[in-house]
Amino acid sequence: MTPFTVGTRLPGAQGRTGVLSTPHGDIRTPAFIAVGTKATVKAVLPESMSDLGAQAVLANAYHLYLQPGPDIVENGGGLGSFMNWPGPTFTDSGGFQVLSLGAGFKKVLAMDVKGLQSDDVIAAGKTRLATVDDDGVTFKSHLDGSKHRFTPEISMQIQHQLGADVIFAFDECTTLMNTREYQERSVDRTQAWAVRCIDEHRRLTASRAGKPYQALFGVIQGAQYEDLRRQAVRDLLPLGFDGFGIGGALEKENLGTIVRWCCEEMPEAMPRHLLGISEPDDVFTAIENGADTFDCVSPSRVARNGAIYSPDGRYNLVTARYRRDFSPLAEGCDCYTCANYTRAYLHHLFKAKEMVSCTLATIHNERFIVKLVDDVRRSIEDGSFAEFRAEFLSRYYAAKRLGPQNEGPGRSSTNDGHLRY
RNA sequence: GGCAGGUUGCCCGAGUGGCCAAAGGGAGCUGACUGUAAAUCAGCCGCGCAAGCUACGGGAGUUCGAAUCUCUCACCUGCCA
Repeated sequence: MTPFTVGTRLPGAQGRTGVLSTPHGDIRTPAFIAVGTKATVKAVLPESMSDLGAQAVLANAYHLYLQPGPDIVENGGGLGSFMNWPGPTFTDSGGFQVLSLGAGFKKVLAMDVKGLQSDDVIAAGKTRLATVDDDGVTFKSHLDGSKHRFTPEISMQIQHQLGADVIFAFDECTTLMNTREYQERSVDRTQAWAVRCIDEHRRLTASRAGKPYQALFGVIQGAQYEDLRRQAVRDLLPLGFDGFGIGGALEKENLGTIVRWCCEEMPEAMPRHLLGISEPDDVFTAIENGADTFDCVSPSRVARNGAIYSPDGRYNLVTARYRRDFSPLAEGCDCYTCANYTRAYLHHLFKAKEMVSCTLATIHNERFIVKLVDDVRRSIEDGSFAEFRAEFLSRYYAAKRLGPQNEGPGRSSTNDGHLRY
């Protein structure tokens, strides 16, 4: 039972439009799924998320398990009802937290240890809070240090209590620095866990008859290795997942290739979710190569730190040059913030550490990415995908190409080329 | 009037002979952020490209060497009359 319908195909590529149906409504794909880790998109009301066109929200099983606890969310009517979000919801399994609390893989470290192969990597200044074994993960709560354990079964139980429309299998997310040998073992482990997730999911689904159907997506790992990625899909396919999540360690330059490998191995009718991606260039790449949905913290996190998306690149609004800039955040933007406020005002709010600065900036950034993906979808439908991408990206990166002395918002540097989930 | 204490870089504030262009905050400036341990984190922050210069209330001293010791002037704060 795969409630996914393919619409327009992108010629010569894996990309397509479609509709993903859930008990709480349809998602027109490709779609950006806003992240609301702790059952809230930080700083923004659900009504605002609806107004800006967000189609679905993704929360996190690990965080909601620790606080407030899945039983409370369940008693609150399930994730959507609890947080007053009427539309479709997703939950991530907590698999990513095994990485972020375990290895604490961060950019600083990635640069310091580049080329180094290590299976026991911890970011500077971080304490390892999680350890993995074949049966599951033991971790300490980042909130109070208490000890907990997740297994595939427990993650399924939690996600069933949370009640999201789309849930993910419990997986192990590795880093680019793990050895090939470790990546192999890890993919095997994720596969074994997938089997257990499916079993538990079916058991729970049967025992909870009458509840809205929850779709379970398997998660594909395998880092940068083509054979591991393709094999991971082939191994997961017969298990009967409703869709797939593509996760794991990869370099930005390999994003499209990796998504393509995975999607080429899947039946066309399978919905594909790319975990943790939303930079504009990555959005085009991911969609072209077959991703239907993707979620990312970036628009909201970056907004809270004063970075603003615009057609001319991402820029830092807190910079002094915007103190007296009375134009909207982005030219031509139709969001609530741009309709009513100026850069100078938001700059002031950020400097004064006023809370609405986060709200207004997040509304803008979320709208920017949602609209970008909507526009991409339309461009696939009317056959102008390639032109739209060329046009958008050439403008988006124009400021950067002209160099730092160039006026107008733009990025002055790129990241280290590593993506972390 | 007497006694005691104080005056440090944009602000607060440590430092009581050399390791002090001076701790630590804040402010300011810049950068980063991709399944959220993030309203976070990192770097810079007297002038100068540099040799070096100017700096710890003002001035004068002691000393090889002073933000640190002495004298003096100015202002501030307590307590006693």
